[in-house]
Amino acid sequence: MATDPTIRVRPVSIREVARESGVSLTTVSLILNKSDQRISEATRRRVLATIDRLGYRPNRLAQGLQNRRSHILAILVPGLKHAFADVYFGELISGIYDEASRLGYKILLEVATAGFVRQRKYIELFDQCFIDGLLFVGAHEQHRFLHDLAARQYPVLIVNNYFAQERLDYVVCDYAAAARLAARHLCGLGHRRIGMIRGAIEVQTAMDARNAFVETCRQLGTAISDDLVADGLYTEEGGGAAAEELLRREPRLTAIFAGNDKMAIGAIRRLHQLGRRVPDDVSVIGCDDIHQAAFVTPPLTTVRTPLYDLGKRSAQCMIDLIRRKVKQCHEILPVELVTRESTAPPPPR
Amino acid sequence: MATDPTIRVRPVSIREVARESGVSLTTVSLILNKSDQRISEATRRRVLATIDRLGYRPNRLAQGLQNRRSHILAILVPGLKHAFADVYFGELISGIYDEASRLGYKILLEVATAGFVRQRKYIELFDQCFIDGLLFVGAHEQHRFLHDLAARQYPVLIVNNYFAQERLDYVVCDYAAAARLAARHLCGLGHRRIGMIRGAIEVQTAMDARNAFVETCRQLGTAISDDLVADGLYTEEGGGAAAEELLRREPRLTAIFAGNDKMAIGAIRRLHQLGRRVPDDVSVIGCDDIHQAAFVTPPLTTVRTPLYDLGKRSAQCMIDLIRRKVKQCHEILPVELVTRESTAPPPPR
DNA sequence: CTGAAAGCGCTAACAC
DNA sequence: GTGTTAGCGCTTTCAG
Repeated sequence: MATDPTIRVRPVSIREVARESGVSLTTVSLILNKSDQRISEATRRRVLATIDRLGYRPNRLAQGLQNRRSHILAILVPGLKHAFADVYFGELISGIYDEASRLGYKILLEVATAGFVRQRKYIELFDQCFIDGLLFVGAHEQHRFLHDLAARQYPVLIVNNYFAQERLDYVVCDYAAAARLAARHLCGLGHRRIGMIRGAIEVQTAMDARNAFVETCRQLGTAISDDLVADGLYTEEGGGAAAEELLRREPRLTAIFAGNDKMAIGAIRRLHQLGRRVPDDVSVIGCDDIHQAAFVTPPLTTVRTPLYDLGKRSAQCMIDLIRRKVKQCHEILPVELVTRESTAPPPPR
Repeated sequence: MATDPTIRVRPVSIREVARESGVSLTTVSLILNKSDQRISEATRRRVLATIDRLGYRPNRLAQGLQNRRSHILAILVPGLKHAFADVYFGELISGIYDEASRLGYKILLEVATAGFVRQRKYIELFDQCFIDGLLFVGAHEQHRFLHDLAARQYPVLIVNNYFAQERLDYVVCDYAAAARLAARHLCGLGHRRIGMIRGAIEVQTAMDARNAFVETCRQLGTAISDDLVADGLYTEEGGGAAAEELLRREPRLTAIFAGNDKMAIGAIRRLHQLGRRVPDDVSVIGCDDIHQAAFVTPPLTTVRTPLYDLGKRSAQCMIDLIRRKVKQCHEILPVELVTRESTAPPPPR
């Protein structure tokens, strides 16, 4: 008969398993861990049965205290408002979670607020809380504390960005290729007056995309001046403001490439408010292919970055790093064009 | 001089602090915890200084092992694909994170997959991993394992839903009020042929909203048959399909209330594809006021549910529950109408 | 093949 | 006021 479930009972410990199966506590531990040390099949079976019957689960805290490993990974996001409500971060987090979970790791959430950095909480996480690794989603060059961590040899991975100067580990999408796809798509449609809304200047991939976009357009015969590149802050609001600004600088603009879908969606909204039809007057192409991209009006043409898979891959790499199966990790994932209805040939003039 | 930071060094323990400041380990512990036991001001200052100098941080694993408290809360989400990429969950998670963090708790992520339930991982979390509480975001009546947990007196909180039958703790938005606001808004504009896209039938709040909507419309002179209520599965795709179905059943429909903004956005997209203009031909009102709602075309009229604040409140309640400051928690948060451009009077017939 | 014992870092009776 | 000591639950050498 089961114990009364309404009474909060202390979980069964390895000691009880040992007592119940008439062996020492060492034997139980041995069976659970190093099975190389030969335990007689009979004992093993008996102990395993007891474990099953008692519903024993090793206490991770005690294990961690001993092993100095917690099997917990932290996902760090930048100190933005409501960061977890961002689908971009969310896709990455889902990928990381699913893969980490599959490999036996748990996920702890952290936000890189000012206090987090100032009080060196990132060290604390490793030292006192025993996270085994840190995955930084949304990191950029201003996050200098990462060097602190890397210098201490703690496993840290930059998810979907990288630092030009240093050799911190990363997994990233090929944003230069994304920009080239976008440039070829727009130029191929016949656009000659093109603007770009880029992400923040401190994000390396945003700079890569900008450079590749400008360069590819130039090769295809369309010069893009610095005037026609604006910062959209990765947000809908920023994308809208940037679109308006670009149009002010060049009223004859017929196409815009935005560094992510949120900015593209913000741009479309603002263009609509300004009386420009998309794509009839102005084409807009985004980047990422977030789920919503297919449901705005008009549905967004974009470059698909495999965020979920990138998250999974990041988790794999992190765990390989922890287990020292690899010494470093610098990986670049391919992207692809997704054509929908927000791009079209420029209007006849 | 600092130690070479490139060498991964064992974090400083309480023992070293004690040795360095020439006191026993107990004294240090006492200073850090029960300061009631009077330690001379001199010793205290000396020890605190050492702690500061050495950069000592208590090891949470060791503390937890002793106290049987981890200061970690788990957020559980349903086993949907890419659950963390959902802004609805994301807003709640942001709120929970921010408040939990402020109160000294860390956040662990968990997904209620089939395996999670079958293998009773939820028990394991409490037993072996020492989470102090579980916040379930996206729970519904089919999640019967919650009773298991509650029966064991483990702190569990349902975030933004509740179970009609049982008295599990919860914090929830007033979805009945939301539906009444939507009904009054649409009826007030003059609509008489109204459809509803509701969330899943196993979600209590979805049923509350449906009942309140139908009832309020009836009171205002507009009968809504069961025919004009469709399940939109809480997704854009589902919302689109439901909108099409409603229109098939009642081609003269002039307004739709969707149980969340994603379904509303999906409905708008499909209406557009079907050649119905929003709001000229059909008005659409959503629920939640997610950030994107303001950036779709047309901007979405909706009922704002304070998801972020609800997350914060949930974290507070959970922690009060853990600390036994409260015995139970049944809280309902108010909502408000946000009028944008997706609703208008019905077309003249 | 199995067990005794030390110890991971910390807390809290209980002594002095 | 401060220190001694016994665990928390587990892993792992080292004996037998």
